[in-house]
Amino acid sequence: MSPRPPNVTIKDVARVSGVSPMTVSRVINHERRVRPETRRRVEAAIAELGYVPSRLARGLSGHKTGTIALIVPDVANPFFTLIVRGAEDVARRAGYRIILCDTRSDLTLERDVIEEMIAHRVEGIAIAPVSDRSRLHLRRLARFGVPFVLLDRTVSDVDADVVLGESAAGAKRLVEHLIALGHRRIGMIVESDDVSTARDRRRGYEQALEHAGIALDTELVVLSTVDPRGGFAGMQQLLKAQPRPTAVFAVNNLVALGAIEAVWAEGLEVPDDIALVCFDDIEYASRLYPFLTVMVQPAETFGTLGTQLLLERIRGDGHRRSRVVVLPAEFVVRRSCGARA
Amino acid sequence: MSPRPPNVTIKDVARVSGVSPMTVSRVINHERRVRPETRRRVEAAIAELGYVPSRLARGLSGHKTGTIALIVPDVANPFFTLIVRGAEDVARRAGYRIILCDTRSDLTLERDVIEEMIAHRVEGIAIAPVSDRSRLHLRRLARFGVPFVLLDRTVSDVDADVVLGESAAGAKRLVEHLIALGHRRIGMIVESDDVSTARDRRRGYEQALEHAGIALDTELVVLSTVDPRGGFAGMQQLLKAQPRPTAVFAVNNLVALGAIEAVWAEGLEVPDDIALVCFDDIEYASRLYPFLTVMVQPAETFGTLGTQLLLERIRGDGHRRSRVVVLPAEFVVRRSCGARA
DNA sequence: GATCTCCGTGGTACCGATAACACCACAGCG
DNA sequence: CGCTGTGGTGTTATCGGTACCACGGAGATC
Repeated sequence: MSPRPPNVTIKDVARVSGVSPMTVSRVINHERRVRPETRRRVEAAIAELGYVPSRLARGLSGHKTGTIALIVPDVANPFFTLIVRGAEDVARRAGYRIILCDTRSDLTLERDVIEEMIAHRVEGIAIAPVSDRSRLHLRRLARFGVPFVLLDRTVSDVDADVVLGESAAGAKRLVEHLIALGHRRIGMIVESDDVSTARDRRRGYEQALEHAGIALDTELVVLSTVDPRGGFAGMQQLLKAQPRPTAVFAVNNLVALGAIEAVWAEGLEVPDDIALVCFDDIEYASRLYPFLTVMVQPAETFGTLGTQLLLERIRGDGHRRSRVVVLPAEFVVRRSCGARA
Repeated sequence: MSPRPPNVTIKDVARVSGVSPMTVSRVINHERRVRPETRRRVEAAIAELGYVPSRLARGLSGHKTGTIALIVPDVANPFFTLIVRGAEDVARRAGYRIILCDTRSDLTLERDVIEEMIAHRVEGIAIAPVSDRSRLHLRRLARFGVPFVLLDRTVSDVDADVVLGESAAGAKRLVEHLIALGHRRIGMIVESDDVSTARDRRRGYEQALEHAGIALDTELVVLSTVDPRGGFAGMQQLLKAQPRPTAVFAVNNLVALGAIEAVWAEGLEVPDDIALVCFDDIEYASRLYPFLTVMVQPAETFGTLGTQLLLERIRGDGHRRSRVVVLPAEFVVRRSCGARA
């Protein structure tokens, strides 16, 4: 009933069980070299005192904190949410805990949290970086010898394991589909080129147009932030183009959502007036209402696989060349593209 | 370019700047009692060496780790996802970091992660507990003097700050709405009674029926897990009841999703054959397709407010009586209930 | 002029564990 | 019988900081 029980330490356990702290340490670390009888006495003392070894202290002396950081631009984006779940799961099974950081796509915030994670002495970092400009922070990690993996996005001139989706090929596929449906004026809503996925998807878009002999109209490529608000503004802008595009490729699901709202706000309809395709499914929405034609990425796998790669690095399979894993995306035709499916 | 730069410590900084470690400590903690000139020298050395103080060491001596744990049953449930985002935000602004744990609604896992969090010496825990049977773990926290707050769910006989929704009143409201639409046979899909929200919502359901003079038919209350799969099975069972219910109240959005799929699987329609209402919105789904009639809870606020309460406790505004905060829910009528809106 | 006070700084112990080494007892071996 | 090996245990130093106390000197107070 004491309000703040003074922490019971390894020494207390040692005293009660009549051995040295070192022996207690051996017991809690499951080392062999302990007489069964001694082990029993120590375990009894541990139970009696309710002793829980401090990871802090262990971390200090052993340089193993048992924590890794997971840094994402927006937890509430369903794509990243699933990454979080996958990463947490793999980390836990491996005896690691996750420190979660949401950068809100803010480069400054990202710099700060990375600094914080260095201070926390996390053993590694899995990060979906804000953009190529994350390069500086990541370099800093390298200097500190903190292993890290990149999720979903590469960063130019940064050497690390990375788990990617098929951005270019996927985008090409989506746009080819629109072209096959007869569209010629196809817009794209995309974020700034210093995000690798944006860059790659844009490239896929351009390739598809080129292969079809459609001239690129820069008026039809608009930049936005990667959220419904950005999608809304982006679509508003596209709708002003002359002549209006008949189809639009949104860089991801949240952008698509905003884009649809903008279409509605003009009194128009998807797909009748504007066909729409995008990356990333919204699982719970699609179950209820299978509407968006999308490239579905295996989001959770980005998290599980990325974390596995990270753990390997941490375990010191160290200086191998860095790996690039590309996860296949699945093309799912639904109604938003206007196909008769 | 050294692969693992030997950690630079406070002593290195001290040596380079020609002062004692203690003085360096004062500088990094922004204590007043340092001559400006000295401070500058130390800061120069810090910059030159790229020194980042170890939170581990600080935690060990100062008993402040700067971390709090956030424990939820399922990160990918949009309700909890938003809680996570809210908590992370408030924690970060207060200089704390979040260790995220997903218990998958597994009591044993919950026990383990709580034990882990004690070992990590987190300064506090915000937890959406699995059920009343979480009581034992929580008691253990209390014994260790680790402050904690409960999110979304109370636990009987556990004393702590808690942030709740209007489960009973909200449920009553939803069911009254169904009754007002003329329904008399109203089913409910709910999880086990040892989860406080389930208990409360069930109570609200029963009250609404009673006030309307409708006899409770226990055949119409089915238990399930809180996910689409459970909702699917639950609805399947309800559809077998004789006579079939004409309306169903699902305990939350994920259950509702599964329930709808079960209705479709029978070749029936929502709301024509079965009207449906539930708790918790799915933001991204509702924007695209406003279908579910729900009680919308301010999910993110559960996280922000809960974390604020926790931080207050940590700061030692300690022995005040524990607080119960009830967050209002908003009733949103859409199509799934069959109202002409 | 003596005492008090506060400033700026250093010395030492300690937070709670582990690594590295030392030590003792006893077994096996030539 | 002396030597090596190894099982079981303790000692000491250390991980990287901070709390606490001490100390010299400048200015204030009486």
